[in-house]
Amino acid sequence: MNTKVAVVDDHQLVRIGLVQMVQALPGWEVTIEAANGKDFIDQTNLLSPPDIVLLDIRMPIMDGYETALWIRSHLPETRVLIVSMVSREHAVIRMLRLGIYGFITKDTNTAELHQALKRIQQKQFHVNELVGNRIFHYFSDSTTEQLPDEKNDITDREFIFLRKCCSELTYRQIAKEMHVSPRTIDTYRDHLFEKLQVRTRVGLVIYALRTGLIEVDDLV
Amino acid sequence: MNTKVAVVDDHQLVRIGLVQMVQALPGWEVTIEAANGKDFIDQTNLLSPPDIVLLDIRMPIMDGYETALWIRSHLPETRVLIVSMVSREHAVIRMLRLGIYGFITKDTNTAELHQALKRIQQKQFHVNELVGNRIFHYFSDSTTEQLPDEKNDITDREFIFLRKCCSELTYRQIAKEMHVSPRTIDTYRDHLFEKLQVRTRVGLVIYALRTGLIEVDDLV
DNA sequence: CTAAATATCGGTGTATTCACCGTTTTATTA
DNA sequence: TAATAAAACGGTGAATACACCGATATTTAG
Repeated sequence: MNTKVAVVDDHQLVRIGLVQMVQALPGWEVTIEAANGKDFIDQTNLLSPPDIVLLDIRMPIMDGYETALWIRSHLPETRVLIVSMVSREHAVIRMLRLGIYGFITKDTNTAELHQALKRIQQKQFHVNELVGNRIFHYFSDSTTEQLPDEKNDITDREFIFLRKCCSELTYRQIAKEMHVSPRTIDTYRDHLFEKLQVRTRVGLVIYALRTGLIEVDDLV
Repeated sequence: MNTKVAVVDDHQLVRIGLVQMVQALPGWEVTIEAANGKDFIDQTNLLSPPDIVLLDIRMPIMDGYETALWIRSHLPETRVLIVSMVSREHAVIRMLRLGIYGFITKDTNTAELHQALKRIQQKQFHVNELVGNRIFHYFSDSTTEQLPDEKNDITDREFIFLRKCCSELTYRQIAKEMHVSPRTIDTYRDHLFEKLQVRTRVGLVIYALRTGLIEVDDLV
């Protein structure tokens, strides 16, 4: 019997792509195509639910968060693989807390999708490499149910500094605002470069924006 | 003879979707599938170029802006239809200035894509309704070639440079990518500082993000 | 209590960025 | 055709940013 997959995404373009990719895998079939969570629920037969749901996060009417919650409580055997545009850690972590099995971004390819599907079928987790193993370890390790809160390794002072980096202030001016010596600022910066794996101040800005630590509308 | 279409997008998922949608239209065929601008150029036979190029904006190596410029100068008969995630006005206006024929977002569907393709084939323009007719009027109305907003004095080269600033590339590396001397890059930067009233590279990044010239999800 | 992490500060040197001063060529436009 | 804008390039020097080498005191966690 084929493994049954549901594709839930409001973009027809993405749905078509995902369906094609899944059908290309022998032994797998797409049984449900839905544009949002409500649409998915309406189409789902509780007696023969899909084995795996490919789920978008941002959808109208009923988004990925709600849908994942519904699946967890109504279809305990069904596993969720998030297929999302955003690779922001915040979004990923929130989803992982909802008991989903994997996360891949929409810039995936057939090979990766197949690998993810097979791993999830075997009750293994899968995350896009972009997301990073560091975050995911907190979840695959069943002893720690604690959330990492990805800002954890960023200290309070570093965090304040990081936000101030998203401006036209020079490091010297930031030092003044934070009431420390410019040398201390250098340390903050060096540590953040190391922790966030970036090499320049623009890299810091990009990190802060991508992870949602700062919003575009916050920018001065 | 079939109308030839090229699909240029770094997302395999989207490529598959677009190819399926195009092939579903009788009399149309996809002759080129490319992951970015350079890939597209490599595959393009100048003697029988595609009639229409479905082009993504955000791509690695050679993005949509650069690719559209190249097409305009090398394939005058080829028309470009942007298929993009972003729908912010600035990005659209910028693209329309590059001589592209239409703009649809990735939340399109088969019907709309078909309509857009047919209209462009008849040398009509097409923009996603989300984008709004208001913007587009500036272009379809041949009497007012002027751009409405104050940012229209950013030149094409400066614009490409501005986008590359939103990365960890040094100016020297940007110079290399744009095939100009580092000194030319200095000029781009100095002009943008003056035009956009900023003083640092982070200022450029902030400007680009606030105005929607670049999206957070575009950030590398 | 010991080890690790945090917060603070210093020196030295190089790379990069920024602020001025310019020029020439080409393409477009009035 | 003359004027204008765009695109390319050059030198100099100062300011800033980044990459290494350190240190000490305090707090936190195993």
